Amino acid sequence: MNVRLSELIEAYIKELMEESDDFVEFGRNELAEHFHCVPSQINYVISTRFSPERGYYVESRRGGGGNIRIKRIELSQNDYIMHILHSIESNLSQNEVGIMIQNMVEYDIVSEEVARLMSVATNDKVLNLPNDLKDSVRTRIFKNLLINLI
Amino acid sequence: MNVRLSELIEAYIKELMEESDDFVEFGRNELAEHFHCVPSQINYVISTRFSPERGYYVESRRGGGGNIRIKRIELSQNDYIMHILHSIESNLSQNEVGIMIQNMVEYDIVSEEVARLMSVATNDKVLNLPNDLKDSVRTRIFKNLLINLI
DNA sequence: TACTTATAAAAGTCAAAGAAAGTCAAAGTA
DNA sequence: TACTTTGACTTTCTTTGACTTTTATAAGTA
Repeated sequence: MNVRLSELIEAYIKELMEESDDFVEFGRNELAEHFHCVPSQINYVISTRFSPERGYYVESRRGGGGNIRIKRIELSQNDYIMHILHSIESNLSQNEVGIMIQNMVEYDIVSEEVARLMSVATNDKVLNLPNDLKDSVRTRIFKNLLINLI
Repeated sequence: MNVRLSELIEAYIKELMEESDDFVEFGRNELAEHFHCVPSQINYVISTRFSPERGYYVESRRGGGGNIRIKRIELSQNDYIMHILHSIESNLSQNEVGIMIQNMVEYDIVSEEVARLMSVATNDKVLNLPNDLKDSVRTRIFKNLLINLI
């Protein structure tokens, strides 16, 4: 596959959210239908892209008329950074850090330049460490960079 | 073999880069397919020809839709940075990196903010690595940050 | 009517399969 | 000897689907 479906779905949800005051509500099945994918794909996107540590609040209801609601938590720049810092409980992959940095750019927490430097300093190829060290070193660097931003 | 395949691949990537503003993005498998070689040949070319010393920054993603991205900085237009890059012949201590960063601030190559970020990302305490790894990781991070300053 | 039960319509979970790129060392070549 | 090519094996991220849980509503019963 050429383009990642997950990213299309992520972008779509963010677009909807922009249009309606940082809040979006949808049926999981409808959205899956719209993208011609299985419903659990939506869960994957939510858990990798719209988790609390990324600054979102998610709730849902099952059963007839059930749906999923995502609300972006509105925080000042410093609070946003503090929120991320507090919510990091385990080590992060390059991808996870990348998604967080991308969000920070989108929400004007950091400049493009700072974002670029942060992703360089947390990049797998750059670190080039054995697997048992990679994620922990990356996470330490990332956290310290965040602290530095406050 | 008469002509080294590695050189053909190198030339091809550079050609693509010329055409598109010093940036290329491709699938490793596609490129390998194009040259009828094994995918790991691409890694060999990248690691031997597209290093920071030569002015390149490389990043990649695995998994579905994964790819490799290479960007280049114009050597001649960034004299000072290339000068620093070339002057690094062995691994650097925190102190040595610190001095270089300070010089860059004095010469107005980087802002205070960026300088601070660079020091955090190359700091001993932050990296918290065994001695045999510390300096090499620091140096890789520093070099790659340099490439990305522009 | 009030309460219980069945049915169907959601969303959630989790692990397997798939799709990429990375690593490393052996073999080949100049 | 130094550089290049190859390929088996690993790691990372995404997609899929079978199975589970929850909830609203309709149907049945006292």
